[in-house]
Amino acid sequence: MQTIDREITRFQGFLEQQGLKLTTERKSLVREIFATHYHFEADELLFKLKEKSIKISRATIYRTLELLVKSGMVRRVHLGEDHYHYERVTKNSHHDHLVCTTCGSVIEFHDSFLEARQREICERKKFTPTFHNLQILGICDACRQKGQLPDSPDRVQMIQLDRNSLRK
Amino acid sequence: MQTIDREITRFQGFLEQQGLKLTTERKSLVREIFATHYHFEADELLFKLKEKSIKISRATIYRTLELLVKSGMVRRVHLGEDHYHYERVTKNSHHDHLVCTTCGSVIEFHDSFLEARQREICERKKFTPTFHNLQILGICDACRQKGQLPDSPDRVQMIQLDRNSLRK
DNA sequence: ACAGCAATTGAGACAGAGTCTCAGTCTGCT
DNA sequence: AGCAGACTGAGACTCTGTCTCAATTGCTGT
Repeated sequence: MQTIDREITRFQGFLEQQGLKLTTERKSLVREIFATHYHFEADELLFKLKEKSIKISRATIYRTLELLVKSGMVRRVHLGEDHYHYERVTKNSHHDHLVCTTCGSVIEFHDSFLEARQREICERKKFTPTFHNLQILGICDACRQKGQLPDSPDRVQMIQLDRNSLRK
Repeated sequence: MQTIDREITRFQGFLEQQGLKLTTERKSLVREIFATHYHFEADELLFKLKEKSIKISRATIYRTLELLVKSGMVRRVHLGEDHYHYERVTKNSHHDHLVCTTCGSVIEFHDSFLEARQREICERKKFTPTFHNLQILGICDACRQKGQLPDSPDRVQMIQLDRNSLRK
């Protein structure tokens, strides 16, 4: 609980610094995000808050998410779907994702070896990196044991397409 | 030129195998893609073809792109924007991307060291990888020399947001 | 050449995520 | 109290992508 208050204070600090205000709506949203969700989607927040009878419009959610991203407390990521996902940023929390194309589950990992190698590559290309985004798509252990065959690399994207149409 | 014909033949092979037909529209699209574009967006193709007075509908473009992805000749990637990008797949062409958040330019690279390390990580997590997607966002050499300051890691996403609004 | 038939096409409706506008509200300040 | 600027919700709007459906194309066998 006090963790959440700390996050709210942190956000308030950012807002004040920008001459902005910490409103009830913004507070509710930060509370919702930092209480339970690790990865989430904008729509999901809208739904969860409506469930709790907290009134907040879609526009405000998007506006506040933008502020949270600007403040560095939240990150916007792609997880292989056709819309954004967001995730909380906590200290030293940088990580990448393994995304199961069968069940959709997400495994996080961090590897300083990978990070270091990426820095080397950037140096060689005279590129100044600021952020990166790595998803590895495949089949998780549970799904493989249930008999999912690993698909050939060229065909994963087909699955992605199929999953997209399944969502309807 | 003959390279393009080879690609068309390749696509035709895939289509026949699936009991599908190589139509005029599909041929035009493959020609457009393999003639000039390396990374491209669906809308861009629509525009370019209209410019050349080649009539082809949006639906057909998306349908054909789906087939090209299924055939393994084209790959669908995220480059840090809110819609898909596509890229041609040529033999052994797997690579990742450095994306400049200032000018939007894309540098490709391939590093077998990174690839190997990723395989190790997957093994450790009992994850069967099939495909991955890595973008490193930052500032390219040209932009840095023009005086662009490298932004602090936490702020890149803000730039992404700003670029999105610029598109209007 | 022609009938039959499945694949294909374009137009336009539709869907979902995200953005923008605008009028009304809130808040802090003098 | 009055002002100014930040904030909000409702809903219109945009954009990418998908779907439907009637009309068309192009094989295939005769």
